Amino acid sequence: MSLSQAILASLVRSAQSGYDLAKSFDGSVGFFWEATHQQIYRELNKLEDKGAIAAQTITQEGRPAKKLYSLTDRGLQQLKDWLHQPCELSPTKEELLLKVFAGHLVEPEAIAKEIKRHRQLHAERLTTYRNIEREYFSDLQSCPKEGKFGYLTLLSGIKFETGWVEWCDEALEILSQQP
Amino acid sequence: MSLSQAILASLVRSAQSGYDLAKSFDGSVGFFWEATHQQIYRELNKLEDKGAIAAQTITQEGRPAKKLYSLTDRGLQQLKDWLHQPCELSPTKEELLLKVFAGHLVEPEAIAKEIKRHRQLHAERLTTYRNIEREYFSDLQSCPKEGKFGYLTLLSGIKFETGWVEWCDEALEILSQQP
DNA sequence: TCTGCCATGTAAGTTGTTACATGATTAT
DNA sequence: ATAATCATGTAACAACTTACATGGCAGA
Repeated sequence: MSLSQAILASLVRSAQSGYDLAKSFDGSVGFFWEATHQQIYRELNKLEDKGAIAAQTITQEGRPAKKLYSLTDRGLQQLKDWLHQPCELSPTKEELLLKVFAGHLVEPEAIAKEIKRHRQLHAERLTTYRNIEREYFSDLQSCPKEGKFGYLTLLSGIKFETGWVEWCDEALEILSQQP
Repeated sequence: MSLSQAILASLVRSAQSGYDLAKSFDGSVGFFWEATHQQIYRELNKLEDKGAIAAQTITQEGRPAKKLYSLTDRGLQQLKDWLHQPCELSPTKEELLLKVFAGHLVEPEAIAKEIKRHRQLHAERLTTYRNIEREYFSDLQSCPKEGKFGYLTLLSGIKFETGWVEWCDEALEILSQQP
């Protein structure tokens, strides 16, 4: 359900093709709402059927034609309505924690190895976020109102990746005590 | 896919019925892998077909009969194999962040209200986790190896709920600056 | 009497995943 | 040559959600 809202929210900023959206779901919106290109194409068709978005076919030289989607008034209204509705806490699904939970069944090194790998991955994401912060939000005051909201989502990303790295270190520390 | 592992991991600790599992997915495992009773019943059937678990029907007085499921050797081996495989970062889906991202489209109060609600919900979870910590993990040294792994998952819960509460406060602070 | 718990499931619909398919361009 | 990128999709399957269905017992 929220995939449609994620797409609408992306299209508010600029008109985009399915391909563009799939790309931008690798950054920005994608940091807190992931989706594959197949999901996006299917959802775009549905949104177009409902009249929330409209397509403009753009023929290009040396490249396949693309459909540039933009928000209709109806789509914008739908997005605003959704913003006024309360939402639940998002369901948690953390495979790593599931492994840790059952970790006593195997040698401690197996779990430690996996935690180290994840520490690395989270540290990389944190670096990505810090770079975005430096590039786009070094001067928060100068940002328009739109920027402030984007910054808040970035802040949460930084907080959670920092938390993950800390947790991995603590977990490795505790696991290393007495074998 | 991991739902099956979550069920197997639960059954390691004790034999349980579908109903029991649905309950225990409200606590412990459920804190990082949520599932409804419908998902669980279906998955139990699949796992039984594959021979990973075995059922024992228990007739009760004044209550419907229940099927007590327990791990087979095969199921235990399957779980151990899975523990040795690396896993990806879990995909993020945070509806609240999606709302914040598009928050510039509506009055700031609408978003602030929702952030406050979520602050409350996260604070409640944090209290739950702290209570579990006090009840079961006040003396970590006395815990068996199994307990240490459970404690690590609890630690992560505490860290992330603390992070959420902090983020909500920061976000509300930033949103309240200059309207 | 009504709510909630115990205990199990079915059915329909929506999402999400994985694999397949096409075809030109650009970089190595 | 080969791989990767641009750009679009279809199809089959797996997972998840929501609603419906049953029926007895315990407590307010």
